Amino acid sequence: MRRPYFACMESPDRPSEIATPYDPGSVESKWRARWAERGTNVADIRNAARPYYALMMFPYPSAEGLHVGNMFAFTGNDIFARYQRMQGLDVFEPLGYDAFGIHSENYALKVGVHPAEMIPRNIANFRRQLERGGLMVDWSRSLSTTDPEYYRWTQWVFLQLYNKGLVYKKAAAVNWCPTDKTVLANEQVIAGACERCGSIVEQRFLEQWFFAISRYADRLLNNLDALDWSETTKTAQRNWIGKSEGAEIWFDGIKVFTTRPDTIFGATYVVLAPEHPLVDAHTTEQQRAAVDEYRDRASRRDLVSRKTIRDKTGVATGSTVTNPATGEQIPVWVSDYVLMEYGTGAIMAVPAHDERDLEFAHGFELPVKKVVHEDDTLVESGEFDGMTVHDAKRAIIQSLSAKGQGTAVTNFRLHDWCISRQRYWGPPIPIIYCDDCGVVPVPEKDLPVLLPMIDDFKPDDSGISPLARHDEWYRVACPTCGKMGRRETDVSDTFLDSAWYFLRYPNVGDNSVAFDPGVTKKWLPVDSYIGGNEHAVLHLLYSRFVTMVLHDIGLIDFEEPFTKFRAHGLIIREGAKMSKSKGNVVNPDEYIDTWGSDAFRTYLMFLGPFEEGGDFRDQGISGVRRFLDRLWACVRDLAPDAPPDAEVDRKLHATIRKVGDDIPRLGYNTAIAAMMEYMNTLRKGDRVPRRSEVEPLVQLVAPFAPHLAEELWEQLGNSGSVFDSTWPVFDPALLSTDEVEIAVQVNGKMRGRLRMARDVTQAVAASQAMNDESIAKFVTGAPKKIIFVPGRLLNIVA
RNA sequence: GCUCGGAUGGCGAAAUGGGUAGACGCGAGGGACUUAAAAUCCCUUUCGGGAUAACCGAAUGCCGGUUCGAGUCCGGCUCCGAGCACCA
Repeated sequence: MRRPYFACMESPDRPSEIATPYDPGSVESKWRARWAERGTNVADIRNAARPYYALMMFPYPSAEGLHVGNMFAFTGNDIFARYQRMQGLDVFEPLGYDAFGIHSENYALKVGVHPAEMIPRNIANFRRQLERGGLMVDWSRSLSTTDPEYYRWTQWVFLQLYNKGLVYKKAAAVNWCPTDKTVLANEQVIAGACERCGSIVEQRFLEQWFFAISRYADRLLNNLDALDWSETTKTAQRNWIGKSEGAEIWFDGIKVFTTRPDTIFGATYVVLAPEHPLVDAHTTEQQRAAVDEYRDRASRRDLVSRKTIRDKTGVATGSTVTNPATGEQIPVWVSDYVLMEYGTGAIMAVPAHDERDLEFAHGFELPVKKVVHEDDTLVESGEFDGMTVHDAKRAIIQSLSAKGQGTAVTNFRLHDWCISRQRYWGPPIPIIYCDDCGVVPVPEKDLPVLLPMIDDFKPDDSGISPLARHDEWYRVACPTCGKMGRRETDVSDTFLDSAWYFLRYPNVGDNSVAFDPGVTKKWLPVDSYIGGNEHAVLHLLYSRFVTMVLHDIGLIDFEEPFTKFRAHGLIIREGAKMSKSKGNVVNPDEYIDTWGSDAFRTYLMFLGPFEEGGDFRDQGISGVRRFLDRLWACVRDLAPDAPPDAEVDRKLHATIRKVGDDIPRLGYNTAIAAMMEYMNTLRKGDRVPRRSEVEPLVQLVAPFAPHLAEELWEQLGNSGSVFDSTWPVFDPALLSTDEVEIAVQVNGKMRGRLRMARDVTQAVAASQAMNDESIAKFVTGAPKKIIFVPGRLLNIVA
């Protein structure tokens, strides 16, 4: 890496003095201290006149420290927030920590430090790094999800949903590692094996708590249309919710779901999922052994390999059912290519018109019957022959439902949200089991249910959550009858922590409520939310769901939490993805030490479009630093003020417009380019800029390089913070010139450029072009047609 | 396999209600300053032909189309990235 230079040239105006070079280290620590001391970044939650909530997704405080990707995202949000402040808004920019979860727990187990000890240390390091980043964060309202004063309200949110009847318990399949004796998340299963010990993962059924998010599927889908969100994010949510319209049809006692009722005449067999409750009833004695063996094998397969290894296996039950359309008897099979968790866990197989069914039919020599023509009309379908697929769907459903054999049904891919974790490092689920009263929610006055400080938080052979091993915590009096009961020993998913945190930020410090109605009305919904597209689905969907429920309960008056959401891109380095194993991770501390926080921030934003990300190339940062050096030198070496230079003034106003257009649409890279261009104009040749030319530039730069801007703003003789100054305004009158350059084409090819009056007519422009030999020589005959775009272009078609 | 992005100089990238392709920055080359070097400042820099000039030609992943005019719109491909994965 190159070292920064330290310019020690003499000022042309003051040859006897040694000019002061820009030293980011001292400027930045000075202003960070000032901001802290003056409370510059603290929002007036109660009295703000024009509240603006600029939120960014909070980080997981890892032991490795802040990732440059975090810095990139936070800086992008910070620039937008600072810009809004300079528009006169009262901006609230909070930041906290998402510190519960399996990540911390596994890491703590690995290094042998208790998470309760490790997390505060990581947070302190994060805070130090974040502060160096010069973010306009209101640190007086930070939070950590691990703080009892926070998770007390996470538990409270659980209870609100519980009371609303949206929480239920059921047995669900989970990945089970027989060696570690623990449940694994899907992402912890790699090619069917446990990522830590390598043993083959199995499937187990365990009692789990669920949130009934699928009841909100339609609303979650429909509301998307009205949201000002990145289109890619909305699409991801739509796909995830996965609405599909079809029918449920009875094949004797078996109910199947299909989106293609029109193909029912081609249904040559029925398939049940191995877990389907009717498998036993439909299995003949001859087939029982084979079916049991198959089901047993399927149950031992882990969820991931079952979903990735796609060889079609299966076994016949030996029985048949009636196809309600044809009246024929068709065989019933069992196969794990049918999933119990989608639809009814049973399908009618139409091998002629479904690839998966076809593959299975080929493997087991089952009949294939074609019922739809290439032109999308039905054949071999009795009275429905000749109908289009579209019409037949409705007609067949109607006919079946008249006979009580089917009904139109809408299915969603979205499944209910499993929030149970058989782990230690999370908020305990506030439920008590009593032999007499059954399941009893912990009364709100008894919250929080504190996570006890225990040393043996490692899962053991029992397969039960570690908390169950601690009798003094586990045994508790029933809140209803007072008899000794037992606590729920599962903790909740971290996605619950983050599904409501935006409601808490403005209320941090108020321990009497989760969120105060007045404060919430003033600040929410969030005006602008910025985060990664990796959370496009789960986090954003869960947050929307929780918000909708709280709205339905009457606790808040809006049902969508984020008015505007923009997904930022990803940073790569020298064309490659950054990873610890490749050793190419950018450490923000290192770059800030060498180049300064302002240069680092500005460079991150200069890499490429914020919403697309960029390629971090070590050499590139010098260009941005040079720009800041020049800005410093401009203020230091100001020429005596004089009337504005017309050319420079015009450029200044064009720059104010460009930067003001670009920042709100997150076009930071082009905003920086425009300021650099202006700088080149300012210093063209040996030009020494004047105060009136430089001062507005200091304001434009402020969101990007806040410390430097504050320092220069002060050096220019201003008292308050540059962020309390008013964003410069451009004069549109200055932006249009009397003369413009008009592109001249012959037959669509560029042949020259002519300077002409802005309002020149087509006739004048054409004759002037024809008088120019270098253009006229390409015009071979009499012009057939002339295209004229006033003020821009002339095209002579010969 | 499906969904969503993307492909422009040596490199990161600009420019999309169709209208001067390559702004800005990096790198490279040259010059000024200096005893010298570094730093700084200035100039050049898409490619090819041509004498380093004038000038001419080509060019936004590939093939075709619409248009006076296409990086931008339409159709068909190729490649790269991300996410989801038997969703009936």
